[in-house]
Amino acid sequence: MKLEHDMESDSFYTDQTNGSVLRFCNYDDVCSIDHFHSNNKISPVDCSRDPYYDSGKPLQLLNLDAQSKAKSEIHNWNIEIEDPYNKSRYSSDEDMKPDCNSWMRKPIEYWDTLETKSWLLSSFMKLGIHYEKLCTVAEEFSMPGNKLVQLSLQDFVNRDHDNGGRLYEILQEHRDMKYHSYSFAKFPPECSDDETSVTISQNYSDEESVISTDYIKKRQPGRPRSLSTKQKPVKNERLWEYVRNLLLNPKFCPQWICWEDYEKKRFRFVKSDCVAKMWGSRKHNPDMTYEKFSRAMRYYYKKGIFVAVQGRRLVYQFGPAATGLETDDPNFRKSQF
DNA sequence: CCATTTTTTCCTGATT
DNA sequence: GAATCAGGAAAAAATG
Repeated sequence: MKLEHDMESDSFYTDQTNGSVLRFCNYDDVCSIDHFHSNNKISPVDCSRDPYYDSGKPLQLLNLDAQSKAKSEIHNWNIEIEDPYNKSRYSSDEDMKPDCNSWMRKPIEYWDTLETKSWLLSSFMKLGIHYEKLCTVAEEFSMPGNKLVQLSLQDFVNRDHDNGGRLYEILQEHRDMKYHSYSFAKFPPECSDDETSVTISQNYSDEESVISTDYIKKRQPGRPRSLSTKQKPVKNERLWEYVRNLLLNPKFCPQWICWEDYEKKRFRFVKSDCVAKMWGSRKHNPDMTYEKFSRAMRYYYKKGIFVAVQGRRLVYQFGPAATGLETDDPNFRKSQF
C-alpha cells in the first residue's frame, strides 16, 4: 500500500486497486477515513473517534520532521500492507464500502491478518510514528489476531525495539475495552458461547454502550471538523487500582502479578518491570521504571491502601482502605479447566 | 484560577 | 555489585 501525504490538508492518500482513493485524516479528535473515486468523493466510509483518545492526549498527525515539512515534500512510502478493500472479500455493493476499522469492533482473537495490519496502521498513527518505521515492522506483525494475542511483551519488544512495548499496551487496551468506543456485545453472533467474548461484553457493555453509538455515525462530506460535543473523559485508574485490576485480570495474573495469600490480600510482582512499563505506557511515560513505580506504591502505606511486608522482595499487601478485591478464583486456578 | 491529592523524579542509605 | 526497599524533598500532573 502506497501512502502519499498531502501537506495542504494534512491527509494521507492511498490508491486502491480498483482506482479509487482512500484518505486517512486526523483532525483534532477525529480519525477519519474517506473514500474517493477519480477525485470525487463517493462516500464517507467511517468516522470514528479514536478509541484511545480518552486515554491521553489527542491524536497527533504523523510525526513528520520539521525539515520535510518545510520542504513540503510529498512522501511516498511503500508499505507492505495488502489492500484491505479487496473486492473479493465482500459479497455485495453495500459491503464493498471500505471498513478500515473493522478490527475495532471485534475481539483480537477474531482479527484476520488484514485487520491486524489495520490495527497496526492505526496504532502507528496514534503514536505518531513515522511511516518509514511501519515499513520495517509491518511484516513482523503479519499474523491473524489469534496469533497476535499470544505474543508476549517480550515478543513485541523483539519485533520492534522502539515501540513494541507501547504497541503491546495498545493491544491490551483493546482487549480490556477500557477506552473503547464500541462494545463487543454482539460479537461474534455465531460464537456467543465463547468465553472471552462473553466475559468482555458482560464486563464492559453496560458502561460502554451509553457512549458507543455516537461514534459510529456517518458525517458530512469534506474534511471533518472538530466535534463540538466532547465526550467526558474516562476517569483514570489510580495506581493502586491498576495493580488491583491486574490481579483480577487473567491476562496478567498470575503471569505478571500473583496472589501470595489471597486471604491476607498479599500479592507479589512476578514481572515487576513489565508491570511498571505498562503503567508508564498508560500514562504515556516511557521513562517509568519499577524503581519509581514502587516509590508510588510506598506512598500508599500511609493511606492504608497497602501495608508493607517485611523482608519479602516484590511482595506487598493490600490494606483496609483498598476495595474491590473480591474474587472467587484468585490466580485463576479454576478457570484453567 | 486555586487548593489538594496523586504521581513522578531524584536521592541517600539500608538490606537482601 | 545488582535489585530492592524506605522515605525525604521537590516538582509535575491530575483532580475537584
